[in-house]
Amino acid sequence: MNSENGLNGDMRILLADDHDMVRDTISAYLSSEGGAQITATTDLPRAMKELEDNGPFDLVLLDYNMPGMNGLDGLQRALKANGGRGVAILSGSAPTRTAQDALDAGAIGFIPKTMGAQSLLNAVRFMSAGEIYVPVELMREEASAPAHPLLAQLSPREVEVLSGLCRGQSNKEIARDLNLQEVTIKLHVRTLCRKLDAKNRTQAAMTAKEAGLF
Amino acid sequence: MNSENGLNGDMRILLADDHDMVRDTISAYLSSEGGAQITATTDLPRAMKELEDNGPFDLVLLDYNMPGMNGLDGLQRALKANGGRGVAILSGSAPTRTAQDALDAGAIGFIPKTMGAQSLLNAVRFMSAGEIYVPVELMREEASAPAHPLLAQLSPREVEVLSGLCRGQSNKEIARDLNLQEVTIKLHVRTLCRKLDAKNRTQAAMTAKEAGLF
DNA sequence: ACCGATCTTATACGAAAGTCTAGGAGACTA
DNA sequence: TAGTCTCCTAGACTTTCGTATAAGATCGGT
Repeated sequence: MNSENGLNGDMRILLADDHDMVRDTISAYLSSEGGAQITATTDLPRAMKELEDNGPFDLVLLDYNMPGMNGLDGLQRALKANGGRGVAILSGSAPTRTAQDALDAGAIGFIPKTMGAQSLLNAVRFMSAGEIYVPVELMREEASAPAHPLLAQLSPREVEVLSGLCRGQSNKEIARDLNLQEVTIKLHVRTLCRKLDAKNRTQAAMTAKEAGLF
Repeated sequence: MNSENGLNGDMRILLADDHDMVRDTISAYLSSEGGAQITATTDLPRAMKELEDNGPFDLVLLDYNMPGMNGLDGLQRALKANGGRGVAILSGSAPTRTAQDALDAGAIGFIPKTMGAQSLLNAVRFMSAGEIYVPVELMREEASAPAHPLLAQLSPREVEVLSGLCRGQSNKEIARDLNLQEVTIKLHVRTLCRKLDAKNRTQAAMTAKEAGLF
């Protein structure tokens, strides 16, 4: 209820999202209802510049799908640039795994865009105060409904190979990238097709794509 | 600036979107800044019920990806139920083609979620007054930007073959389904790969998938 | 020390994919 | 009526994929 605990008012927040609508509405809501001071940018490079020029923010919100982000790479950079204060990930489609990865990478929170405005405000207050925030639905999902039980039972190598499949690489190319022999890749592709219930590499790649793995 | 022209105040708007954040922020903005009276629902069935119970709205906003919508089917139903008044489509990813289809199907507008909040308000005012609204970027995109003009320049056969690719079918299977020879399918796959800038069938299928074609 | 799981490599072969050249049917100019 | 264009079809050929079988290496756990 007061400014000295950082939970209300005087929150300095940096928001980066390439969707104008999302950016405008979130910043409007957070500033009017939450009394926060919002700086909004459209991509990671501009966000990084803001971080350099205008010092650390109480909280940085980064869209996961956004120019310059590529994966959690942008998160790492923003974390370094924000001097120990929190950086959270915004995501439209919310795969549980990505959330977990983001937290592992040091994110202070993971906000799916399916979250209500009021909940968002609460989450932002939490995170501005240094608390880690993840919506409970995501955590429940982890335990109960494995969004795609498939992924869980893939070995690390298989995931790497599957990644190659989704990029349309040939067995030879994948082998080169992973420093393996082509035959080995064939083996992995075969087991992947079994596990993903696919007839061939293309179907496996499509399944992975639909599961939102890549 | 007054209520009798329907451009300000007293706008009765029905908003249906399964994303809580989108729903909350849009309705908050439209009601506070635009002075509109918003009714918000989470899916098509509830929106239909609102239309039946609380008569026609000045404008109905429907999320394109939403429980009960399946494609433009929900649009048709909402149009019938709203007694001649406008129904517009909201969409997160905005493929130009979908916008065109929506307008052909009788939508009074097409709103990509990449639109800014102020633009949204203006668009809503337009549409509430009975004017058709489509963001200019979409119309320009039709002519210039290669977002995915790809599909447009595929022959009917090529689209059929691409569909098979996305289901992981072999050339032989596709040929059987289309009553063609396997060699012919190979030719189509080759030209498809050229047009989609893909190295092989898998990459072509992934590209099509990402474009949301299947 | 044993077992089982995972990852690795090898050889070999049939099936499918991908590339080439070449020709035919239809449509739209002129 | 020839010209040209796009779409479709065909046969022959090379490369890649998919499968089977076998076997060595590493690691963690009973």
